[in-house]
Amino acid sequence: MREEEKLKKFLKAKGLKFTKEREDIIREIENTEGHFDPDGLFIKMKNRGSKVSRASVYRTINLLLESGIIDVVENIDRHKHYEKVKDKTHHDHMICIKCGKVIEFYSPTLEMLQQELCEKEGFTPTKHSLEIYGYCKQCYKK
Amino acid sequence: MREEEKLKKFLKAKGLKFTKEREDIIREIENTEGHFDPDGLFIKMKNRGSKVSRASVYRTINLLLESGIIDVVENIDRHKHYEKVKDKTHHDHMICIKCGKVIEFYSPTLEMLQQELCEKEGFTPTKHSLEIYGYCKQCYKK
DNA sequence: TGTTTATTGAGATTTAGTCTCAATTTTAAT
DNA sequence: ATTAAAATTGAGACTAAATCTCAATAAACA
Ligand SMILES: [Mn+2]
Ligand SMILES: [Mn+2]
Ligand SMILES: [Zn+2]
Ligand SMILES: [Zn+2]
Repeated sequence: MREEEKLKKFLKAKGLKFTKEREDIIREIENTEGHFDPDGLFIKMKNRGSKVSRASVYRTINLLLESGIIDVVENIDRHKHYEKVKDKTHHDHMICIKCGKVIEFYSPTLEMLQQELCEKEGFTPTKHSLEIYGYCKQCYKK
Repeated sequence: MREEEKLKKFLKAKGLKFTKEREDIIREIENTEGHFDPDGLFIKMKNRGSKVSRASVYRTINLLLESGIIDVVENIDRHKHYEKVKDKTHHDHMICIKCGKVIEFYSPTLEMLQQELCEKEGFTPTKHSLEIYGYCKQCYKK
């Protein structure tokens, strides 16, 4: 299902409205590859002529987050970065502290191991975030 | 080695000075158990009569971070929380999204697995942060 | 179509964190 | 102990992300 459909469904279930602005924003996000941040999204939309407000961008991003359509990736500088959850399987990140490059990876073994560790603690996980910081191949050479 | 000694060493190596204020702050942190945030620390010190400034608290926390004496734990609300690295081995966190309880855990298998995954990507890790969100035993029952 | 209720934008507000700069303190060398 | 050089301090200004306010507007649905 497209993100737009998911959002409509989510809004309806909560008695909220699918507005022109929310449509505009979800479509922009659908056309965005990789990671993004709210203000960057807002600027991009503004530049291509959208009249949507910064407040609405922030508000809509919070709805998308709540509905599981997007997810927080990391905190850079002092603001959050997001990515679409999409049909992507869940994955984690390696982040180069030199050039900022992000490597996405997924390991079933790692996921299973986490599940086991949670069981041992009587903890019921709903989601997790693993970020490994270090140097990518290129940056390590130098 | 005590945190204060580590800080002195770190400062000396960088040609920086061990001031009364830094001493005051590192001692407050030495006497703090668990997680803490800069402003909370500042208020606590102020209340017990310290004349240290908010700016110095933030500045010193950045030095402690750089020297590896403390580490970022998580972002709550919109500000960072830290903890002492101390003689504790490295560990990760399970965080209850209901009551806020934090379970610390360490798994050598998990650490090793991460190392392997990094090698596969040609990535040289320096540190990582794994946070598992979900419900603790008590909160899950309800 | 009309009524209800949620949403919008503009700008104010909040807040974590950083920056500025003159005055002060530390440090190491005399 | 004096001194000079360099780092640090505190007060408050500043920055920037994110949220809030509220009157005007638009969506939803009968
Ligand atoms: Mn990603
Ligand atoms: Mn901890
Ligand atoms: Zn790199
Ligand atoms: Zn709990």
